[in-house]
Amino acid sequence: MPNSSSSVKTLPGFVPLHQRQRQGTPQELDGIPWLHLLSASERSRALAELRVGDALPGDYVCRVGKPITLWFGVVSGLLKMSSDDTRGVTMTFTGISPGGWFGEGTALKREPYRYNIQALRKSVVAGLPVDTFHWLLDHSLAFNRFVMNQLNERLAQFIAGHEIDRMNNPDLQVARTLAALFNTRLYPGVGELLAITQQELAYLVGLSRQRVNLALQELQRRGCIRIEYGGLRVLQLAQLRSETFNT
DNA sequence: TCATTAAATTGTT
DNA sequence: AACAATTTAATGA
Repeated sequence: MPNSSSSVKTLPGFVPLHQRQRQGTPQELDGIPWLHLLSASERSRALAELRVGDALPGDYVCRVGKPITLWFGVVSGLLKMSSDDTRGVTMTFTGISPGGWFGEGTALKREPYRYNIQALRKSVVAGLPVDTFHWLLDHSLAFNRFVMNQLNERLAQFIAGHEIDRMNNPDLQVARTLAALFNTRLYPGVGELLAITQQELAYLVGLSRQRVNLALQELQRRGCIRIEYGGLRVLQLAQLRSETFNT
């Protein structure tokens, strides 16, 4: 039974989570990885504070400069994080797929957000108030471990993203972006379908859909991936990272 | 269950 | 950007 949230419309640039929020369904809560790491009492406290909201394509989940109120996570869908250096020129994009949580860095220091988060497709976004976030940090070792992992991944992605921007070979850009995306998946089994359209991938990489299409066909020819309707399968993740495409 | 239609996505120029 | 081809989803008999 699909949830009935069709009547509400939003303008782009809106912050949806504060307005269109609700309790998470059991199915949605099941997709939050760190909930399973908590003790019963910790989990009940977290659940009491946890909120989820729907984000339509184009919606901003958070923007630069907004004060921290929530620690965000993706339950379903796909978000795009554009890290915005104040000087403007250096912009790096990163995709966030289900199971990924972000904003730890700014939530820890209680600073304003440093990036824009935008929904690429209809997504379900969860948010945990910063106070609860800090409470969990103080009480759960497993939670600390999870956050540390997220920080580490984010850092690796940021560095990788910086390099991707400097590459001039589109095939390479697509390959590396795919590898990074697939890495953030919860438990990425090889051969699992990565549900992303070529249009969405194009937005993420910053290329035209046509060029992405060609890049994907090349990657398929090399046996790295298999193209399917509405997504693709990663067959050789290591190859996506290491492929050099000497031309 | 099957056929028809619409919508979404991919492939090509 | 535009168009054709293909796949999926929705609808009704």
